[in-house]
Amino acid sequence: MDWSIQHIARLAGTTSRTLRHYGDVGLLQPSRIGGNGYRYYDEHALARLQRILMLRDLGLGIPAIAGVLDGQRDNAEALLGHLHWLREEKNRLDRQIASVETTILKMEGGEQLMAEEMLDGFDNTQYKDEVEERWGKQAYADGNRWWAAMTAGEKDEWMLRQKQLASDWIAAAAAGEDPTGQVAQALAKRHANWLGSIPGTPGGGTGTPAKAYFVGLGEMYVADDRFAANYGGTDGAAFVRDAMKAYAEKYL
Amino acid sequence: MDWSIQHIARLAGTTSRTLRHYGDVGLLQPSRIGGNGYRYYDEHALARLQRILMLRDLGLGIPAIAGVLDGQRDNAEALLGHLHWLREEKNRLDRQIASVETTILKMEGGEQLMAEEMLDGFDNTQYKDEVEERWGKQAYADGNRWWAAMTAGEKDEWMLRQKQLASDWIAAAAAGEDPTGQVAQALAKRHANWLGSIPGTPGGGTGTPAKAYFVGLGEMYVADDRFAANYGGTDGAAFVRDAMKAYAEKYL
DNA sequence: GCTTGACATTGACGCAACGTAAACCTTTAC
DNA sequence: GTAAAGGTTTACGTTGCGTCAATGTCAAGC
Repeated sequence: MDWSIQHIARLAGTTSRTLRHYGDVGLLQPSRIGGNGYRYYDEHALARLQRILMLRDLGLGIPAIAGVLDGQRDNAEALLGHLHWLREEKNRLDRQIASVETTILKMEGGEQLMAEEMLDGFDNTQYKDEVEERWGKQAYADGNRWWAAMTAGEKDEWMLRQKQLASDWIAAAAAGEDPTGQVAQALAKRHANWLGSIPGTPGGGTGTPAKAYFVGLGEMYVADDRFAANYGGTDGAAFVRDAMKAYAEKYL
Repeated sequence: MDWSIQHIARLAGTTSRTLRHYGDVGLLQPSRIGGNGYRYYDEHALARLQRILMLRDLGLGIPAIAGVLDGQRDNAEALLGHLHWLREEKNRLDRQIASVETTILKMEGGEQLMAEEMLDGFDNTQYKDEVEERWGKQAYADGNRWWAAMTAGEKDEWMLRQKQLASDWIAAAAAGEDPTGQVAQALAKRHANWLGSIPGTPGGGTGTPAKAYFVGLGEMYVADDRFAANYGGTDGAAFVRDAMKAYAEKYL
């Protein structure tokens, strides 16, 4: 009573290629080989295969699986050893995750990389046409001028502040706030105050930004993926835009 | 101003083979190649190399590193994507770890292997002298007698129950509980009730274990590494011992 | 000028566990 | 009879280098 390679593979949820591989490395031999070279597996082979796949799912390598199945090694010991290295791997990943997270934070915080990107969005003529089309020539010129006038340090600072505000915006959006509600309007006010305090920007230095500039900026947050990402994606950015627009209509 | 491949490798903390590999795959080209074919790297190449190694330490693959360094991809986006898969990998490991742990528990609970280990501790004369020296002749005799009287199935059950209780003990210890506090004392009570319910043990069958046996068992959890491991190491076992001792003093 | 030792070069194999053709034969179904 | 489905073996691709192997080059000492 035996079955073809394809049949056994489907039964066990694997592929015929894998079975042939296991045969090649001596992990699981067919119970019978036909005169035509076809491999056939019986129920014992199937049982062994199922144990193999179970151990494989636990993350054991082929030599380890062979060791366990052939009883050369103490089963519990092998698994405990494996568990040990699984834990080490996990620790390694934890450290890497922490490193990547802090790296991203540093970048966001202003250490050149992100600033370079921002520069792409403002300074580089690469997007000039696109920006002009979206927000008009004057807006582009204004946006570009004040950004270009800033020193690298100021740009970093600008990005940092942008990030700080962004986290509050994201929190408000996530909390299901109304863009025209108190919380969102308070944030819009802070945002406006900040922009208004930046010399060189339209309205900058007077304490309140130019209305068109403020509204246009909100639109840009949504339209430009690189900005939208800062505000938790398109939805978050749309929330910010709506709040900014409402604020501008009332107070600017 | 440039340096040999070996020199740069040492400066950056890698190997010349790696540098040649990076050259082959187009990740880092030497700044100059001598008439003899020797590779030379200048300060710019070194800077790039250092960024490469940093990204490598974050776990990025060569194509991803190239993408980031050549600015083809958004830096933050690339890192966020990488972060995503790091987290997935970690989740996968977590699941595997859990699977391996329960597999080991099952084996311990019913499939003889761990029982054999336990048997080492109790049944085998290998540790007889040591045990006698630690807990006295009578204690060893008692411990050995009831253990030896159990059937294999009972032994397995005992180990499983032991494991079940252990996880609660570990959790309590990890939570910073007081050994004499409510939580720990409740656990000690469960532990005592369980031991007291096992016929053949000192006090077993009466519902409450013998005081000396109970206290001695707690000591053993600490003294014997094989038991201590079950309770999260020496510290965890000491927590259990203290709780058991306090409970015995009050109620046994 | 020669030897020696350290350092360079370019291949090319090895690893883990199969996926994925390529080229070709068998069995099954219509 | 022929085509579809399934089988075979052979062998390359994957990831990031480690590790020979065979050989050329350079600075230093005799």
